[in-house]
Amino acid sequence: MKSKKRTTIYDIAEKLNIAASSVSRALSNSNHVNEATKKLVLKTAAELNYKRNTLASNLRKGKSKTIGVVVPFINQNFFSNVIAGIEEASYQKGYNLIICQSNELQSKEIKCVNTLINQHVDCIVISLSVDSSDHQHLQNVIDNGIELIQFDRVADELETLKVINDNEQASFEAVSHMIEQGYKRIALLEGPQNLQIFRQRKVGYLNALKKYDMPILDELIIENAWTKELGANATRKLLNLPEPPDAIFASTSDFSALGVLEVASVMGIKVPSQLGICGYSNEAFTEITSPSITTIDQFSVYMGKTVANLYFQEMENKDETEVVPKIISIKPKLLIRSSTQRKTV
Amino acid sequence: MKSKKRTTIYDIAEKLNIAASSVSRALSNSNHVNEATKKLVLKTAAELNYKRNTLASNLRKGKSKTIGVVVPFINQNFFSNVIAGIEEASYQKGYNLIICQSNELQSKEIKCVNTLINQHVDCIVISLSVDSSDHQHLQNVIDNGIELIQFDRVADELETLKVINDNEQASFEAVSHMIEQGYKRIALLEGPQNLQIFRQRKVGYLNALKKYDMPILDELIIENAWTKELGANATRKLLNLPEPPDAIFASTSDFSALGVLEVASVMGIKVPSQLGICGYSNEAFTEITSPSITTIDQFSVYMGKTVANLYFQEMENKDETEVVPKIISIKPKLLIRSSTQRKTV
DNA sequence: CTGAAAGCGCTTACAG
DNA sequence: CTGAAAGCGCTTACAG
Repeated sequence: MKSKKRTTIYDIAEKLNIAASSVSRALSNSNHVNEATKKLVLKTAAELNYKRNTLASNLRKGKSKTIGVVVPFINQNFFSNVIAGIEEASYQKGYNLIICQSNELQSKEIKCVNTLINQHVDCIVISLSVDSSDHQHLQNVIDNGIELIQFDRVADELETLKVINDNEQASFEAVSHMIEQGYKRIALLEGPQNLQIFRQRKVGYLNALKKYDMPILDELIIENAWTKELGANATRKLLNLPEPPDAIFASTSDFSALGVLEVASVMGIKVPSQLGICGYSNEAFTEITSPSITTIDQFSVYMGKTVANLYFQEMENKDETEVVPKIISIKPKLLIRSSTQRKTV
Repeated sequence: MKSKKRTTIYDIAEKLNIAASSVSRALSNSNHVNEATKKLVLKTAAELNYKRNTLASNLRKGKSKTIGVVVPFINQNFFSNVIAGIEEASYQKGYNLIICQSNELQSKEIKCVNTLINQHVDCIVISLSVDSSDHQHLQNVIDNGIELIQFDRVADELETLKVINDNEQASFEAVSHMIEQGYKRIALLEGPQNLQIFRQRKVGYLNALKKYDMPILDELIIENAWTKELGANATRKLLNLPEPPDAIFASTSDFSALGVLEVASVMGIKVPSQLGICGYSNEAFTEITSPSITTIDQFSVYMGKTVANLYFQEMENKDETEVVPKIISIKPKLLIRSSTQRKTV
C-alpha cells in the first residue's frame, strides 16, 4: 500500500486539461475562478480521491496551522483537561496539535521545544516542568518568530502571553475558610519554590494567617510535599509533632491531600473533626473519598480553550492597534466539601 | 517577531562558499562529506541559529515522521494513559504525535481522520467512537497508503494492525470470581453492542454463568449502562426488582461501577455483603472509594507503548519476509478489592 | 568528497 | 477568469 501514488493537483489539471493554478484556486475556494470550473474541479477531486498535501501547502504559505503543546505529563488530569480544551478550540479553527511531554525534566523539555521549532509550529503552548530553571529554550522560541503562550506554571520574567490562575487569592480563600471553621494550627504542604505558582500559594497562606492575626509556625510549613507519597510522609511527620496541626492545606495538589487523608485514616485521626484537609486542583477523586475533600477548581478545560483563543485573537489583531491583554488570570473556585466542614451551618 | 527570516541551508552555504547540497549532507550526518566541512557546517549552523525546516524535509522525503492519534476523549484516564505510552515510545524514535478527539461522534471522527490524511501522517492510531458503525473512513486511510493501527475499540472486520485486550477472558474471570464469592444473582451492565469490546465482555459474562451452571436471567442484563449516570439509573431499576441482584458487574467502565456504588450507598445497601460490585479499567479512583472497587487493569500505558512499537517493527520489516503478528492481545488483570470480597480467606 | 539540477506538491504574484 | 512561472526549504540521484 505504501507505494500507492497519491493524487495531486496536477493529476486533476491534466484530466481536465486546465492549469494546476486553476485547480489550486478552485480547491481553496478562491473567487478568482469560474463557478463552472470550480464545480468540475471539486467533482474530479472527489472522484480521484484527492487529499491536499498540507505539508506542501504549509511550506509554501510559510505557516503550519499547528500548535505545539508541552506539558509535564499528558496523563495527569489537570493537563489532559487543558489539552482537551485546547484541542476543542483549535479544531474549530482548523488547527492541529502536536503534543509532547517533558516528564518534569528540563532536559526533555528543551528537546521537545526544539522539535516543535523544527516542525515550524505557529505557536508553542507550555507549562513548565518542575525543575525548569533556565529559560533560554523559551527565549529561543520567541527568537524563532514563534508565538509563545505559557499557562499555569509560567516563567514570570519572560514577557509572553500567559494564562494563569490567581493562585494567591485561591490559597488565601482556602486558608481563610479553614480559619473560619475554627482550625487553629494550619499546616502548609508547599511545592518546589522555584515554580511561581507554588510561591503564590504560599503567599496566600501567609496572608490569610496575617489577616486573622494568627502566628506563622515554621514547623508547620513543609517543603516539597507535592506528590501523594511526599504528602503522606509530611503528614506522618506533622502528626507526630509535640503540638500537631489541626488542619493541613496541601497547596500543591489533590494527590498530596490524598496522601494526608490516607495517613490520617491509618492513624485513626478523624477528618474533619480532628484534622481539616484541603487540596488543590479538583481532581475527580476528591469528590468520592470519604470524607470528600475540599479543594480548588482551576477550570482546566476552560483554561485550555482560553489559551487557544488567546492565540487566535493575537493573530487577528497582529496588525491592529488595539492592544490585547497579555495575561489572562482565571479566578479559581474554592469547593467546600466535607474534609474541612466541622461547623454545621 | 513573526517577520523574522529564518536561517536556511542556503545562508550557511553562502557564508561558507560551498554548495547547499554539501550543507544538507553535513547536517544529516551523511558520510559522503569531508569531516572538516562537516564540522564547519555544524559550527556555522549553530552560530546562525539554524533550525531545519521539517516541513520541507518531510515533503521532499515523502514521509512526515508523525503519528496521528484519534481517541474519543483526551481527558479520560484510559486514553490519556495510552497516549502517554505512545508519546514515550514515539519520542525515542524521533516521531511526533498529532492528537485529535472524536468526542464519541463518528462525524467528528471522520473529520479528524481526514485532517490526519491531509497532514500526511505516516500512521494513524485510532480507538473508535461509540457510535462508529460505518468504517469507510478507515478504509480510506489504508487506501491512502497510511498505516492504520486500531486499539481497544476496534472494527474487527478491517484487516489492520490491532492492539487489544482479551476482554472475554477478563470478563470471564471477573464473573467467575464473583460466583466463587457466593453471589447468586449477578447483573450485567453492558455497553453499546455495536462495539466489539462490549460484545466480548458480555460473552465472558455468559460463559462464566454457563461454566458454573447458573441461569441466565434476562431481567438482570441492562443495555447501554456505560456512564456513571446510566450505571446509577440501571442500579435503581435493578435494586427495585422483586428479586434484586446480589452483585453487579459494570462491564462497561469504572464510572458505571461508581454509579452503582453511590446508589447502593444512598439506598443503604451494604457492599460487599449485600451487593458485590465489579468495574472495568482500573481508574485511579477505584482504589480510594469505600469500599475499594474490584476492577480490571488494562495496562493502558503499556498498551500505548505496544501500539507505537508495533508500528516501528512493521516499518523495519516492510521488505523482509518475516511475518509480524498483526494482532497483539494484552491480557488484562483482575484486581480483587473489597467490593467483591465477602468470604474471608 | 563536492556541485548543479531536479523535484516533493502546493500557492501566488504577474501577465494577459 | 486563466495560465506560465517562480519559489517555499530541503534531499538525492547524477556527474565529476
